[in-house]
Amino acid sequence: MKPCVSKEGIMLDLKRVCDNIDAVEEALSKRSGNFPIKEVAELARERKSLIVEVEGLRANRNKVSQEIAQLKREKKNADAQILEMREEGDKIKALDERLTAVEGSLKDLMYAIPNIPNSSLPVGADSDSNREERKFGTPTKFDFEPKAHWDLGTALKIFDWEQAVKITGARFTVYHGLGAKLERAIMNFMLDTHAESGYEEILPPFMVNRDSMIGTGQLPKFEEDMYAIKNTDYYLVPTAEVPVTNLHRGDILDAEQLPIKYCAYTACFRGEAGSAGRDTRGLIRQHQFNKVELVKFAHPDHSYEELEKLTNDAEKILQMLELPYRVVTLCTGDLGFSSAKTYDIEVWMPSYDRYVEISSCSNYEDYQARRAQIRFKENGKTQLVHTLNGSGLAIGRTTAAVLENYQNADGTITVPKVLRKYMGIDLIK
RNA sequence: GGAGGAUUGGCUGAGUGGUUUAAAGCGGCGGUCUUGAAAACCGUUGAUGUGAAAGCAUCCGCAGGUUCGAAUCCUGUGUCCUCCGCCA
Repeated sequence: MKPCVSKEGIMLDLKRVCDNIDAVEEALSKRSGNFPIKEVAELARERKSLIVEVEGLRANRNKVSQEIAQLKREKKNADAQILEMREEGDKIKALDERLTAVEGSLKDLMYAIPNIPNSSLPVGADSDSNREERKFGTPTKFDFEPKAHWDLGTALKIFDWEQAVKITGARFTVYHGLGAKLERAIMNFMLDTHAESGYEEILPPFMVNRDSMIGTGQLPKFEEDMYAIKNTDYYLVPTAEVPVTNLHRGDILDAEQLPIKYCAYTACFRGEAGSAGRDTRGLIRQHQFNKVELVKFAHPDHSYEELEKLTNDAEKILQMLELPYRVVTLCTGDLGFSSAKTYDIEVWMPSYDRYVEISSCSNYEDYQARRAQIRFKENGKTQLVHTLNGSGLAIGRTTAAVLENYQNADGTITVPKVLRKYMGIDLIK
């Protein structure tokens, strides 16, 4: 039996879009790009009328089928009814096909519409309009000419990019010795710290199926940035957000369980399409990098408090590492596709002579939850959860920041206090 | 990778074409009784779409197909179990 109504989530709430076309258009106009709101409303109308028509026919068919069954039991002739239903069946089939087509188009359009930005965001076209919220520490001062982490790392023989090119290609890194150990130390430090803050540690698969990628919004829109595994339905994860958020895809949770807090390490794989020529040196922009991610499932009434807490939990890592950073609120034009509000945490990077993004903490509100059908039940009522996530933090960039901010005049690196128990030494030389 | 078996509601589990509009039990929720609780008894018990509502429609792993009518028949596919092979 063909399902008459698509069960898969769409991005925005269809009713909300149709009932408030102007308001939704107005809110989305602050993002860059144009979105087919009016077309969506038009298709939604057609969908409804088709549903009403086909369901009426179905109800009649069910009724007549019962009559046929009754006649058959009484050994009476039902040829007239069967003939009538044969025609009605063809009608239903034709309407079903149209409905499937309309819902397919509708879904395609909805997948192309991003989340509505929270009204508290600064309005602007690009990162110049982002709003600085707070700063920690001050840019590191040196009484010598500081080196970039790629030069420090090469001299210390802890990174080897030539080997990486040989065995794989550009934008990969081979870590050696204390470099590998430093990366691992930072990872463990982050996971241990988040576990103490109440996040359950998850170690998920690094490959996920297509449904998961659609659930969190990577597909179908950003296919070219993702690595697909040949001859399978699997993709390399671009972030732990994908497997961890999808842990609860299709679930109906209890309100008492919320908020659910997870932290997870994964390697992250990104095509970085369109980034040719940018950040080509060092650890900043790689096709594979390590990251610890924080993920929350929250009650809609509390998701913005949870966003503040999640951001603070990510900041805590930089505070403990004593690395200077600042927090900015992304403006409407710089906001990610699925997000309603995002704080970027930017660490001071001497080689760039500016702050560089090291974490992105977002509240998706019910946008991912609708696509992935993640709900909770409260007082007998079922509603969508809010999903949040943030890097806590990008490990490679943290390694780079530690090297650059903790470098000494002789090219050695002082190990940050909190990492010494993980490294077993206090100086990398 | 090969062979065989399984897949039904929160759980167990009946159901092989038409009062199954999914039996029964367990669990959950509400009530009776009780000083309170337990037991017993009675009632209730999911999701999605559509509609002002009543209601109607859809959902028996998923996707197609056959039929007037499909949990039930056919095809493909996912997952689990058993055995064989391979493997860290």
